[in-house]
Amino acid sequence: MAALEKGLAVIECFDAAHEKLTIADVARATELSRAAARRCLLTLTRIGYAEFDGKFFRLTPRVLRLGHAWLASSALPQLVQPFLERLSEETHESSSASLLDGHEIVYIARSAQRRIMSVGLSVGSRLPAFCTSMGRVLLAALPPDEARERILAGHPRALTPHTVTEPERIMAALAAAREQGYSVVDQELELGLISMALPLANARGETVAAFNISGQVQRTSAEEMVAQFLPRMRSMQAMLRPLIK
Amino acid sequence: MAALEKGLAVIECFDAAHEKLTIADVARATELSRAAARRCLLTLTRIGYAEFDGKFFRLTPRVLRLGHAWLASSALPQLVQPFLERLSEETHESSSASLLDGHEIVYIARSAQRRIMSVGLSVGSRLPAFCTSMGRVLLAALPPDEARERILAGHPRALTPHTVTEPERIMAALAAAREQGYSVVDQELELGLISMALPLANARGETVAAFNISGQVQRTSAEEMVAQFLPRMRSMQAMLRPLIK
DNA sequence: AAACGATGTGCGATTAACGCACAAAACGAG
DNA sequence: CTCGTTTTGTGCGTTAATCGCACATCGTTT
Repeated sequence: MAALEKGLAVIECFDAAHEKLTIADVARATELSRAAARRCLLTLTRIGYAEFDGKFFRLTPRVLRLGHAWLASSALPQLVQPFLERLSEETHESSSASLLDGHEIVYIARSAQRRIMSVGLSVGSRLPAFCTSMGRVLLAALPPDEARERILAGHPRALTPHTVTEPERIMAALAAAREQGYSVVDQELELGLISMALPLANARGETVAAFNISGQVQRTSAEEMVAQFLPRMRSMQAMLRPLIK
Repeated sequence: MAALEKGLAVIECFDAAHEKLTIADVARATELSRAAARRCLLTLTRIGYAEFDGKFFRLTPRVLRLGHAWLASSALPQLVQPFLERLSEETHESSSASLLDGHEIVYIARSAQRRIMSVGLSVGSRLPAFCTSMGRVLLAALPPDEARERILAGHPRALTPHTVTEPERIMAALAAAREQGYSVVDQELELGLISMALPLANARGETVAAFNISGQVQRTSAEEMVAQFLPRMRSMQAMLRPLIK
C-alpha cells in the first residue's frame, strides 16, 4: 500500500515553517511527483484532513485524531501527565516526558509554566537526543554501541556555542548520567535554557521513558537545579516505577 | 487514493479501549475486509507507525508526528497555551481550548491542574459539542439553523441525569450563551464536573475557538465560578482577540 | 511584449489493490 | 479428548487505481 505511505509523508511535511503549501511545495518536500502529491492532497481534502483555498493546502484539526489515537491507546502519557503537573506547580518550572525514537526524543506529555523556549514545545515535538537532558538519560539506558550508533545517526551539530558535538564527549556524558541517575544539560540546546532529566523505568527496571524540568539559566543555575529539584524528581521517579507497564 | 483513506481509518480505530488489535479487530472497526486491514497494518508496520508482536498490532509514538504536523503548523494552539497555563496557575482549576469540528469539539491546548475527569483529556481529545461549555459557545456562534443541524447530527443522549438532550432546550442554552457571552455547563458531561467557557474571536470578530475552565462542583459551585473567574477570563479573551489570526 | 521557467491537470500504460478461496487456528459441545 | 463449527490469517489471479508523461496555464524575467 504505497499510497498510504505517501499520504502520511504528505501530512508530515507540514510544520511550523510550512503551514500552507502548494502542490509543488509538497512534491518537493516529500520527493513525490507533483501528480502524486496532488492525488494525496485531493484525497486528504476529500476526507477532511486538509483544506484548499484555491492556491494553498493546509491541514485541518482532524489530523489531531491520528496523534490522539496513540495518546489514548498508550497508558504512559495519561499516567505521567498529572505527575508533571504537580511537579511544575511545586517547582514553578516546566516539565516534560519523552520517549526515544531513533536519534530523537518525542514529547509525550508536558506541563509548561511559561514560554521559555523560542520554539514552542508540545506533545509530539521532536528534538535531537544527543543534546537534550532526556535524550542523554534515554541513550544512557542503551548498550553503549547502540547509543553511539544513534548519536552518529543524528549527525550532531552545534545548536549553541555550548553544544557538545564530539561523539566521545557525548558518550562520556552518557556514562555520567548512567552513574548519577540523572543528566543536566546547560544551554546546549538553546542559549539561556537548562534542564535536568531522570529516566522512568518500569517495574522490571527497564528504562522506557524520561522526564525533565527546564528553566532559564538566569533564574536557576545548574547547581541550584540539582540541589532544589533532584530529591523531588527522584521521589516522583520512585512513585511512578511500580505504576509503569 | 483509497488506500490512504483506509490507512487513516485504521490508525483512528486505536483508542483507550483498543490499544492492541488483531487484523480481524481492525477489519470490524473500520468495516474493511480482513485482507485490506491486513495490508494497511503491514504497511503501517513497515514504515514504523505500528508494531506487531505476532498476535496484536499497536501504534508507535511515531504517529504523534501526524498530529504534531497540525499543532506546529497552526498558530492558535501555541498562542493560547501559555495563556491557559497562567489562567490555571491563578485559578487552580484546569483550563482548555478547543475548536468545533462537526458536532464535536477538539481540544487544541490544555493545562490541567489535577485529574478531575474520569477519562483523561489531552490535545486531540473529542467531546460532544451539545453538552460541553466550549461546545455551547462555539455552536452559539453559528447561524441557528446550522447549530440545530449539528446538534441533531450528534444524536444527543444523556451522559448524566443532568444532561439536556432536547434540541430546543439546547438551542435556548445557545441563545443564553450568545446573550451573556459565556456558557456554564453543570454536570451535564460527567457527574461532579462543572465548566465555564468563553468564545475566542479574531480581530474581525469571528469566533474561531473557545476556552474554558473546569472544576469539581463540590469545590466550586456554578455561581462561584462565574463570580470568581469570569472577569479574569473576559480579560484573557480581550488580550487574545487582537492576536488571533 | 515575448520568451522562459515553474506549476497544475487530463489521459492511456502499468502496477498495485481487491476479494475470493483456502489453510490454520480457536472455540464449544458432546 | 475429539470432532464439528466458527473465526482468523494468508496467497493468488482479476480488476481497478496509480503512474508519469504531455499539455495548458500562470507568474517572472529579459
